[in-house]
Amino acid sequence: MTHSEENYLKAIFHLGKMGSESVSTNAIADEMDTKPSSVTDMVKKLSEKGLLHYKKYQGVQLSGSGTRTALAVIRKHRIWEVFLVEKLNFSWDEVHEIAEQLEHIKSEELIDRLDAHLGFPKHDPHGDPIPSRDGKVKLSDKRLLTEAAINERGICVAVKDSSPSFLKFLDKNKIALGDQITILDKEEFDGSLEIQIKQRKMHISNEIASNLYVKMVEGS
Amino acid sequence: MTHSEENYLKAIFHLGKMGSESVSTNAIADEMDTKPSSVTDMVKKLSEKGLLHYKKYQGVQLSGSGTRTALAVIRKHRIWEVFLVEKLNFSWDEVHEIAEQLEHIKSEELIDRLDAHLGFPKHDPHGDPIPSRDGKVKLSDKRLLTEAAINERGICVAVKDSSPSFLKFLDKNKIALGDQITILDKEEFDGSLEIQIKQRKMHISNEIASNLYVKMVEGS
DNA sequence: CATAATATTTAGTTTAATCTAAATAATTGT
DNA sequence: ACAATTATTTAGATTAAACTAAATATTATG
Repeated sequence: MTHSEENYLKAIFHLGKMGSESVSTNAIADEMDTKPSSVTDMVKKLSEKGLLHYKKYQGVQLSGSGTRTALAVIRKHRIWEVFLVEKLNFSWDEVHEIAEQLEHIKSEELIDRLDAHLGFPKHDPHGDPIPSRDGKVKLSDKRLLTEAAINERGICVAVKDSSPSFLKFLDKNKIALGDQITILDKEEFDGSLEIQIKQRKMHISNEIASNLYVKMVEGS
Repeated sequence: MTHSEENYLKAIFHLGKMGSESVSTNAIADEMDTKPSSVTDMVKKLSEKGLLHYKKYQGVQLSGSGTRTALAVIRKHRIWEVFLVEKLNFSWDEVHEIAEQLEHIKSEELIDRLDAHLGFPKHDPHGDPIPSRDGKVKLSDKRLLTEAAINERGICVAVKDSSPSFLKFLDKNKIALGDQITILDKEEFDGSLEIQIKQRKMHISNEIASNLYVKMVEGS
């Protein structure tokens, strides 16, 4: 399994999770910053290896083994991210790039020991769940902040966009995972929100709210 | 800089250190388990990049920047080995392979933080010195055990051969870095040695002794 | 529903890294 | 010193992963 093949599987997995339909070549090309013709080539190869199902002009779907492989790569990526933040004190906006490289290191033993060393973390620094060794991902009942109603309360548990610019924005505005947020008001016009977060009130745009996941608190 | 290029520089550096003459294409091919013709190709490319000096039929020598690059890779390799042993409890015979992959991860910041996390180790688990960030390697006055005279005492500081089979042999025979060894007798016939190591006496072959580095103790 | 727009594939090229086989240079031994 | 051996390079082929441009299929629109 080459780095490139692993990256394709990962991209297809991510695209596939939202709407379990088949994933188009163009979507993959977009996601991976490559050309559709390159995708066609690779997809044929992965199909021959039994990692995905492909019929001309009809997109692709990961097979069982393709899904397992993708999850194994994602597991490595997220565990390495935890390591970088917890042990080497990187900030959460710096780790993605490095983890993109580390996720391709080939050694089951290594990732298992690293996992143990970190105390078997359940989530990466951006709140994304870490798949188990046998490829299970616990799906949580988190919702986007934009879907919460006025007066509802929730704990911020993950970010949807984990680009450095968004993460730095959150740092600058002292919004972190684990913080409790209450929706005070919603603006019809632009979908922006008035929220209460840890003792202070603030106003956030719809754009921000639509990239923050919260887990609702009972009885709010 | 590709993985392959880095591996070539590393191999050439290692070959060059013993006798600072130019390194032959065949020697590189041997070291890297590849064909001489492949080496010729790569050597031309590295030469065009200014990483080494190459004249047809006359072997190669690393340039300044080639040497710096090789040392940077070796530094990464050795720091990762320390991490694997110290933090993840791998044994010293398991780490080379994994470090061969980790040494190619591109991030100055990563290796500096890892170095700090490990307390700025000076040697890897096999006793090899870790080059400094600016490419300096402290050369020590260690000698092979075969070069020590009867009644001399030394501390075992490094291994020459760090193949798993040799390292496992040492483990099995309870010989570790840091142990004090005294030469009790030398056998003329086969060069084998009678040694005293930490409370016990043992007999070791010339083959073993010629792969163990010791640092002599004053007044022995 | 026919055509325009879009998506996808095919064909042919490129680059990096390797290989084999053949050619050529260097070295060794008598 | 010359022939034989060995080392090295050259030439041409291969594989993986890209790309561009052209061809073809699908989808959307008037």
